[in-house]
Amino acid sequence: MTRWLTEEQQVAWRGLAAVIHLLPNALEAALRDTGLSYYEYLVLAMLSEAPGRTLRMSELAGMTNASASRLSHVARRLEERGWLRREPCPEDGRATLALLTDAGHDRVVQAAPAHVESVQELVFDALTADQVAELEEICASLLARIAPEGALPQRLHRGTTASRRAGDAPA
Amino acid sequence: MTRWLTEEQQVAWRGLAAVIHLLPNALEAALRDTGLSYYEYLVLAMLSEAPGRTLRMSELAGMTNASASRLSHVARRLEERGWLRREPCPEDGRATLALLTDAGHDRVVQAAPAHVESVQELVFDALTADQVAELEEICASLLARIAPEGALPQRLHRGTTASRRAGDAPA
DNA sequence: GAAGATTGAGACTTCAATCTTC
DNA sequence: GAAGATTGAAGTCTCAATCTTC
Repeated sequence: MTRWLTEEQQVAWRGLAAVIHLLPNALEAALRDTGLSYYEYLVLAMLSEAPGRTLRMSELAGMTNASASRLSHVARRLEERGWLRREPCPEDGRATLALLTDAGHDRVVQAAPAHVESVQELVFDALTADQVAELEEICASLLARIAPEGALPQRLHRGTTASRRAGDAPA
Repeated sequence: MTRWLTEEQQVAWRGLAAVIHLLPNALEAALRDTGLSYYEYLVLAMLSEAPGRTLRMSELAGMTNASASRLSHVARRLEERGWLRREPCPEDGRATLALLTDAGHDRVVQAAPAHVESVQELVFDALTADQVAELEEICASLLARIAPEGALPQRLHRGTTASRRAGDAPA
């Protein structure tokens, strides 16, 4: 009793499938020169926005839609490169705090323009204002089904610490 | 002179970013029980639709938006499991033909319902008919920028060999 | 025992190098 | 030399197991 795709659905699905496959690649490619992967950039960017440039690992994992394991591996690599530090949380001995180092902050600030420009070129330059509004609603509807429960925490690239500093008032 | 994201763009972007990150995971999870990854399923499904259940490796790579290297590795694994065979192309000594075996065909037919149902649940059950139409146009616009050049070959899950057999007239 | 986090093994993808045929 | 394809190495992610603290 499978509900096969209609003609209309089929066209929409193959388009969406191609987008979710190709867009991540294109975003990675745009960050290539900065020496950061998209996920690494995301981690550093979230930290740059956080109060005290610090977040618990579990919070950071939730905000970036990643497993604790994935974040842990990435944090180790970022730590080795000197862009992130980890400390035990004073308030909860089980938790670990991730802190953005100055070098890490410099790195995000440096990488932000290239990333944001790629988002503009790859996504928004291709869409009308109406389409952007539609896309927003569509994504919200989709996420209601697939997001681990209201996990839409990312507030990237407008008014972020990194953005402000890089774009308006370089500290 | 970076074009930072507007408030509206920011909301749309964080939604889209979450979708392109989470949707692939959800699709993989839905296929978990079938013993196929999403990409493996795609490869076998494309072959099941092809005339003679055969395609050149280069064609198959293009249709699945993958590098030659990626496909080659996957083909080796699928071949080891007996679902795919490779033969030299008679017409061009450089090319290799990928053939779907009977066991491979059975596998796609078996996996198709679970996959299609997950697409229905994850995507179309969440959207109105209007939204589906909008999504279709939005994806087409986005792909015009990021697709390697009109690489929209996948015609999946309506009228495919695998689908027909599994849904209507089990062979 | 549950929550927070880390670790190592296994699997997959990318990248560069290589091989053969056109 | 270019096209089609494969290979091995390196990097990353997932999964299961583990450890510590609550």
